[in-house]
Amino acid sequence: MNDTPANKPATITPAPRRSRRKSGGITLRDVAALAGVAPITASRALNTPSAVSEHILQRVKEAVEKTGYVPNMLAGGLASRKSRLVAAVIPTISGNVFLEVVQSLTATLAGYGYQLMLGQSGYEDSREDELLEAIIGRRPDGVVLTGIMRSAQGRQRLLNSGIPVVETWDLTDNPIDMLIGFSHEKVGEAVAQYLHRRGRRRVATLSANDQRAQRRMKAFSDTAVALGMALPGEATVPGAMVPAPTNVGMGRGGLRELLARHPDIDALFCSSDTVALGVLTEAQAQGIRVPEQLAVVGMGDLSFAADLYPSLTTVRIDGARIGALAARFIVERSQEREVRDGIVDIGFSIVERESA
Amino acid sequence: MNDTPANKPATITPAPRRSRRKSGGITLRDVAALAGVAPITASRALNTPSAVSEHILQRVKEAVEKTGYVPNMLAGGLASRKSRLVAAVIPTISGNVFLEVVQSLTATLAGYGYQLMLGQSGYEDSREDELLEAIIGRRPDGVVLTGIMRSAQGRQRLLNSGIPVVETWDLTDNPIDMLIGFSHEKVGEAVAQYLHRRGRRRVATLSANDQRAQRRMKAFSDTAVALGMALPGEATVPGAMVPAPTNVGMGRGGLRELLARHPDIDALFCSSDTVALGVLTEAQAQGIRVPEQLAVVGMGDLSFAADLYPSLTTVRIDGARIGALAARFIVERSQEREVRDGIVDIGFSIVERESA
DNA sequence: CTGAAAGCGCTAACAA
DNA sequence: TTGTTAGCGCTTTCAG
Repeated sequence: MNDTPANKPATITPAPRRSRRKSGGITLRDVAALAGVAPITASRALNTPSAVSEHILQRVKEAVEKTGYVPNMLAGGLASRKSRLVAAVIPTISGNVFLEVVQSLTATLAGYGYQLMLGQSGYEDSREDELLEAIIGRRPDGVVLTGIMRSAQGRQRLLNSGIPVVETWDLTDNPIDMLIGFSHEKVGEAVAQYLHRRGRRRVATLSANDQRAQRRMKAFSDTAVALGMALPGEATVPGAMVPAPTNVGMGRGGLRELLARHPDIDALFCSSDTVALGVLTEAQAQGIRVPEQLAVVGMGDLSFAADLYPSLTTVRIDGARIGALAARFIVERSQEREVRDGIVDIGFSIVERESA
Repeated sequence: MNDTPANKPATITPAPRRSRRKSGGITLRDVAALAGVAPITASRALNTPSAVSEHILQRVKEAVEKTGYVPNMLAGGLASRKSRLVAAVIPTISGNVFLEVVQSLTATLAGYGYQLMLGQSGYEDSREDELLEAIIGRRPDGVVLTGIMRSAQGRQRLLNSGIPVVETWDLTDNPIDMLIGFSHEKVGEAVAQYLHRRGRRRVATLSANDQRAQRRMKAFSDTAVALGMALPGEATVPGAMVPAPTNVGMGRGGLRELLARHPDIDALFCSSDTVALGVLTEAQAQGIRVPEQLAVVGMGDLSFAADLYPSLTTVRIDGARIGALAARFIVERSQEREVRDGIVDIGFSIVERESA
């Protein structure tokens, strides 16, 4: 047995193993080195140029140009707790109803240097929880809930997350946080009154089966009954229902169904312009004159509404304003300390055109 | 002078200052502590459950439940270089043309645990570079370019970034990476041939001024001329042009303009279903019978096309398939090492309905 | 199967 | 104005 320890190193100090996770990408470090400054200085040059001398600013900019550096927002967001990401949740993009909101949200946010992450919840609550987890996991600087019905559990999770939330497309009594919407009940009332003023006395509804649409229809029906636009003694007005999201075919089928049951209706309030387009189409196919025999009112003032024949009387919601306001709320909230609550009723207007 | 050093601490060791960036949030560390394991073990329990004993898996799950822990994907993405984010760039969401793609992209990605970030480039190239920077900065696992015309500079930046790119809605000769599209030229040809078979001999076009639409129209026109559907000696077919994105009003105005110049046309190829709807509407308003006097062909097979009166003959593109394929490409690419290129011609079909 | 150590790329806090 | 230091919360690498 030989006990010479010759084979054993005298000290245990291992050779410092080299970094095993080289990225290959250009980092702020590289830019800083090239500019001959500390990384934090380069960071300042990019994020708060005013806090850096003109001379250094120039050198950093050159270095960025030369290297093609693009800041890693994951790293930046992790360190600063500002992701500059905003999540939007909509039932579905294919309904067209929320397009204007999403469009203006994206555009306005981009102007502030924020990006939009899109989540579709569907009209059922089932996938919502999964979606919420994915959203919260990204630590967005804000969440915009667009026309969505949240579970109590979902509300709670959002609250717990501490992320600013803007609820839109509705007015509720106890918003999570900020709120930009309008009263669906008032819409229903206003349309009923409008049709009453126009002399209609046998009104009906054609509605999607989503919550908000039904609230509009309920208010419409109640007001119509009160105004004497229903059959004597009836507590509601004739109506047909179709699944959300709606399409043109549902409008056509809905009108057929309604006419089969109530051939004598003289006005129809549709829960969306898409459905209304279907109604106009079916009326044309059947030779029913609009508005002489049947007045039609839509909802949403989608881009085609003004150009139909006859042009469509409808309820206009300023989706672009909703989007822009929501974006501003979130950006301001994430930049200021102030916890100013925002609750905005953006209202609606009845756009009077030929169909009613 | 008293030089007793009593007021001075004997050693310079400062009290270890407490962390000045407490988050307040629950982290993996908290979960691990509660479960009595190391953070990395908790991480494994969540990401690769099969690499962890049943016993520990259970405890970690309980801890997650108890704490309401939601993983921070910014941190995870930074460490693992996998953001599980995919960026989509579309000209505008309000055109309706790309809705189906975005819809299926979002849904398919969600199924894999990925989210979609939406960027609108507009139809001009100006804002594109800004947008690219924002996108690359998020280090997405993939970028889907939908119907967009990229600048050479943009192409280069994307290439340099090393991010997988799927170009869609077109077939080009030298794709950046993956490609899912169809031939706009073949669409134009096919529609011309279709109208020729149907006996039309005085065709015209009504097109948006975007690149792809114009390529369809060019091929349509060339084929029509070759088939003898133009005035003798003319190298093109009558046409009107409107700005993208199109709307129904443009279809109405376009038809008026065309008829003023060429009252005798008997068929019209529109660059979008939206325009075609405007054409049908204007025809109805003017008492022009479709298809007897004027055949109308749209493009896109939007959801309303089948339900118009007359129903709209159009060119169908399977947008849902484009979205699903793009999502799969990116997810596979980001999970496997394989650099299998994907180029798919998804083709198109002419949906024969009443309007032509 | 489990853990310790070492970052990912950036910025907040403090110090000069 | 500039720099030093110490993380943000997670996962990779390497070692049991």
